[in-house]
Parts: sequence; structure tokens; C-alpha cells
Amino acid sequence: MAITKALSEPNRVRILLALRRGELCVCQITELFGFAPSTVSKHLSILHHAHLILSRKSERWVYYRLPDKSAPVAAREALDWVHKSLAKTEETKADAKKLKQILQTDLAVICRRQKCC
Amino acid sequence: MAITKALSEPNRVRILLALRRGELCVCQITELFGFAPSTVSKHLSILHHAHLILSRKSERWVYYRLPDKSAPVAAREALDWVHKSLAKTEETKADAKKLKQILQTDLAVICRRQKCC
DNA sequence: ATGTCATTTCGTCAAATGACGAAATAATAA
DNA sequence: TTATTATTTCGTCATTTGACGAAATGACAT
Repeated sequence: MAITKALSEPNRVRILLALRRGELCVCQITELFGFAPSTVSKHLSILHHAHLILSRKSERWVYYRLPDKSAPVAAREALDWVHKSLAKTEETKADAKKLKQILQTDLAVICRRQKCC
Repeated sequence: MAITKALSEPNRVRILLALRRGELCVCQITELFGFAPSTVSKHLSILHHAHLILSRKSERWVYYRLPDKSAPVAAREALDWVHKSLAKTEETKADAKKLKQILQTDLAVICRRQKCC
């Protein structure tokens, strides 16, 4: 089942928890976790395929967000469970803290940062 | 996370759905799915470790069942989600039908059946 | 049209997973 | 105690998964 498979990877759950604050583009998520852009993109693709996130393109970036009421019931309730049951871990708090910093930085700067190193 | 990992394997979800009818011993589950006893035992161990099932020994058999209110909230709510969201598939119905037959057969007969073939 | 840049797709590789059978374990039956 | 038997543990093997970098894609800017 697509939903349970999608949620079985801890880093994908971290992405869902990070998106509670609001939509994020791929390079912001890449910056948050320190993975290669291709890795993050694959995770987002799996989450999207399970209808656990939505996407939109704007200018150069692709933004992902949690779904609205139009999402399948099973997906909405799975997300409710994730947020209720997994939001209070230390890792989640640490991610939220780092995300706050990332959101204060200009998007173009963050994207360019991926190239080097 | 133990719960999401446990639920990511479709056969483990099938076990949880089969247990809605009531507790089952390992050889009944083995009979239901046609896997080797060691395979079923491993799946049960993973579900148990995630607090998604409870076990009890009686005579020669080990029985597994869904947890009562004493289970962690996260586990209970995950089970609610599984039952609500995944109970209506064709596979689940087919499993239920086969399980009905198995429950009508004597336990000792079923266990002995594993040996041969 | 061409170049730039964020993202995605593809191929590869190491690690994790699920299947099995054989052997170990634990509990009852003789 | 010893034998029987249901279950678990262990080792092996094939498949899946997640990571990466390189190349392809697609949209905007020049």
C-alpha cells in the first residue's frame, strides 16, 4: 500500500512534519536534511504518489505542501496520525529549529549553496 | 519508527486485519497465508515489537491478538487507521473467507498439516 | 533561439528486507 | 527423564530500497 510504504522511511516522515509550517521548495528541504537533491526529489515523488503532499511550480522552483480537504480520506487520516503521534520527538524539534533559520535566508542563496561542496 | 516500519509490509497488515476476528495461533496464520512458519513468526515478532499485537501462550500454542486499551496511543490509533482505511480491499475479503474455513478446522490438524509438503 | 538553473530521471552500489530451511528452544505428553 | 511438537532463532540468498552523481528535462531570462 502506497501510504504505508511512503511512511516507512523516517526521512520521508521528517519531510511531512517539516511541511506543517507551510510549503517548501525542493532546495529548502535539501538544505534542511543535507541529502543530495536527487535523493530529496525521489522522496517527494514517493510522498506525492501516495497523495500525502501536493506540488506547485512557481518561477524556478517547485513547492511541495500538505494536501487540503481534497486529498483521499486515507491519506488525510494517515497525516493526522503522523502529526499527532510523531511530532514531539527531539529530531522533529531539531528539524523545526533548523528550518526556521532556512526560512530566514533568501531562496536563491540556498539553492546556489547546493552546487558547491 | 517501529510502527510505520511494521505497517510497510503488506503481509503484516494482512495479519492485523485477520486478527480483527479474534486471536489466532501461529500455525493458523501460517495456514492462512501459506508462508513458512519461520516467516510468519518473524512478521509477528515485528508487529509485537511495535506494540501492534499482544501474545499469550496456552498449551502447545502461542496466540496473538490485537491489543486492548493498554497499548500505546500511537499504536492504537495506527490500528484504527489500518482497519478503517484498508479493511475493504478484495484481498482482505478473500483472507476473511479463507480464515473462516480455517477456524472450522481443529487446531491440531492444521498444525500437523504444516509438516508435510 | 540560447543559456541558466532548479528539479527530475537514470544507472550504480551498498545496505536492508523478506523468503526459506535447519537447528535451537520451550512447553507439554509419555 | 525423554520424546514430541509448536514456535523462534539463525544463516543464506534474491529482491528491494535509499544513497549518490551524471545526464536529461523544463521553465524562465537573455
